[in-house]
Amino acid sequence: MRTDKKLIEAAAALLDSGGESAVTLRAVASAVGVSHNAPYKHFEGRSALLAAVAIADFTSLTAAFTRIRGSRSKPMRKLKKALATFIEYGRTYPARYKLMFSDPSLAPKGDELESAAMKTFREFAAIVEECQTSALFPEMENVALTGLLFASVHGLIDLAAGGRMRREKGFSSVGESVDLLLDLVSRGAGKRRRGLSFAGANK
Amino acid sequence: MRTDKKLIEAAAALLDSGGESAVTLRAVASAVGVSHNAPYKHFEGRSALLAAVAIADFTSLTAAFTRIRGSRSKPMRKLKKALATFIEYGRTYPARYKLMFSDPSLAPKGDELESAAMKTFREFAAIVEECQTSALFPEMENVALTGLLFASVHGLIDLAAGGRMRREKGFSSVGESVDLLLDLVSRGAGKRRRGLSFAGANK
DNA sequence: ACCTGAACACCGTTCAAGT
DNA sequence: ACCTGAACACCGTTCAAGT
Repeated sequence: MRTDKKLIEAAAALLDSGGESAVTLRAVASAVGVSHNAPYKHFEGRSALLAAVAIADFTSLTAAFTRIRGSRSKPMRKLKKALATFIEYGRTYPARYKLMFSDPSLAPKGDELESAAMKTFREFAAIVEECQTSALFPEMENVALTGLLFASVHGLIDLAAGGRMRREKGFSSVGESVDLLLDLVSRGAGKRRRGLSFAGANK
Repeated sequence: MRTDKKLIEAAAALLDSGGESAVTLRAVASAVGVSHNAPYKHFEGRSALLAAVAIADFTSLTAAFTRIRGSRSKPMRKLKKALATFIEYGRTYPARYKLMFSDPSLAPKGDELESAAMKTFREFAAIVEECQTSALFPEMENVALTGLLFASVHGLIDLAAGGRMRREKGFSSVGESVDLLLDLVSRGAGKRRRGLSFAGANK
């Protein structure tokens, strides 16, 4: 396996096991079995390596969304499946999730990261559009509704990842809050549509 | 002025000017004019100092919400004022905002931070409750609706702070997205209520 | 009580040198 | 092309010592 791939995987593993602060170039290099500055031969620096991890994860998230969109399920079920995938990813890999969606130092990292993130967003937008076309969701600019949904779910995942979710704050779980959100959004549509709780979308 | 207060203010200033990574204990100490480890006489360590900054900001945010709630405005106007304050804070002090709501290393920082955050949340919840009582918002568990609103707005602010807001992603601005959200939530209420766009709530 | 200075074990990054 | 080892300028944190 190529060294650069190995570095990316080692960085991802360190993110999962110890959070972002555990990802030192020296630890990554040592995990791969090269000298402490060999990573500089493959990446511009620590931040570029982290960006590469984020790009790889955006790519696989996009693939998951594409698979869901191509399935035979109904639009709302596709959306719930996509959101369940998204939430599960944030819950399982909080450090990588934060890297992708919430790390300010990674934002100005240029074209490749930006375009990988955009592909993920567009795939999600296409699923939302199917819900709108089926009149399950309000008729409004698709990109505005998608952006709001995406940001809301991100907020729920991010607060959960940061340990800000407490029962006293009204979050019994991210999934239930998303259910509530989808219900509220659906009420704005002409045709009402109930059933299929979010909690069951993944079973 | 007491040294501990000075340290907190210096840390906040460094957060504003250079982000979290700029807040080194040595830089903070130097800004205050003490030796590089004098901070340890006032705080357990870097993380405790950052927590103190967050606590101070939660306290002033709570005060702002309390002021708004006590004003003579109508419920929906109060909510929009509170949200405008919240958004403006996130936009002006992104690093401090992220510290409060999105830093995983600060979450397990114990009672004082937690209770300061809870007071802020409860004040916000009380404003949401006024909207529900006035039938502007759906009848449902206040804490669930508040949690969802709070998380959604947080997601919008956080994505904006992280540079993930692009016109192509459907966010023309945080304020407009919040307007859309409030509109969607209001549609779930028995009584419909239009007018008072968010953009104008602050003027 | 509060502070200082030296010291330790880390970092990211650079650079000259090796194969 | 790819890697290594030494070096530099930082960190957070600890500790003994000063007032």
